[in-house]
Amino acid sequence: MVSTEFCESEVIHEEAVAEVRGKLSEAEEYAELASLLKLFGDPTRVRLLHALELRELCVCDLAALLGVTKSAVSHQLKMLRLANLVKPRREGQVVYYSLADDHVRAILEMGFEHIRE
Amino acid sequence: MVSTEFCESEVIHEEAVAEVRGKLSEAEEYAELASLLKLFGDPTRVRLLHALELRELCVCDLAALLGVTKSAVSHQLKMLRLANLVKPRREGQVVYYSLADDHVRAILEMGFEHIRE
DNA sequence: CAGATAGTTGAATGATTGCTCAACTATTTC
DNA sequence: GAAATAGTTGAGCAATCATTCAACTATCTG
Repeated sequence: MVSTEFCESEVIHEEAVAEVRGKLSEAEEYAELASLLKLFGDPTRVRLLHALELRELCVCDLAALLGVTKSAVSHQLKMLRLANLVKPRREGQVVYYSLADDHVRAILEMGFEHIRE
Repeated sequence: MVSTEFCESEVIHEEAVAEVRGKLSEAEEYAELASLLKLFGDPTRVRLLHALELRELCVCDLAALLGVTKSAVSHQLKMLRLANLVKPRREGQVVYYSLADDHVRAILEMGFEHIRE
């Protein structure tokens, strides 16, 4: 007996669905993955990340570089920080940000490769 | 003379900003990159992509697998198709989808690695 | 050609999102 | 301690987004 709730017919390829279902992760993990990758889906954030890939920079410099307010930059950096994509380093009044690990580089690189094809 | 439009003070590290500005791509390319990577920022789409990473599947099977309507799946597949992330193959009434290239695999892999740390 | 099924599409809607503004904290300097 | 500057934060708002619904196309079968 196959579900007809979301598909008007029976599932067409029952064995294929069963095979893939057994290999998929839990829905919760995809939610977490999507929350992470969503952060790469905004022009301001990818510019921030790409800039930080080149060099450690402070909030004020990032704002000037991107042509947006410090507030906007700070809001975005907070999201990136909570996702462990960037890390802050305070020096007096100035907070410097840099990439937290190399996954950012790899993801941006794959993205660039794809759109340049 | 340094812009004070977006930063209350002068830019703090003028040389750093100049250096990075010279290496950044054009704003347009970041917009395109963000549009692409945005597609990885939805739980339904990452589940679709991960399923297709495992095996070619038709719309009806994908709907059953994810527990959503064929309409929802079709809408998402259209976005993924327009971004050249998946490709369709029609066989009679049935349309099979598969990954268009290996960038999807790489991006999902980096994402999984990051959240599993 | 008629009926059935797979898939697509456009409009509508409720939810999410990114920015702005204003107020706030933190640190340095005088 | 007061003033100045770097940065953060929460509320509010306009824009974007993911789903649903209903109507549609395409293909196969009798």
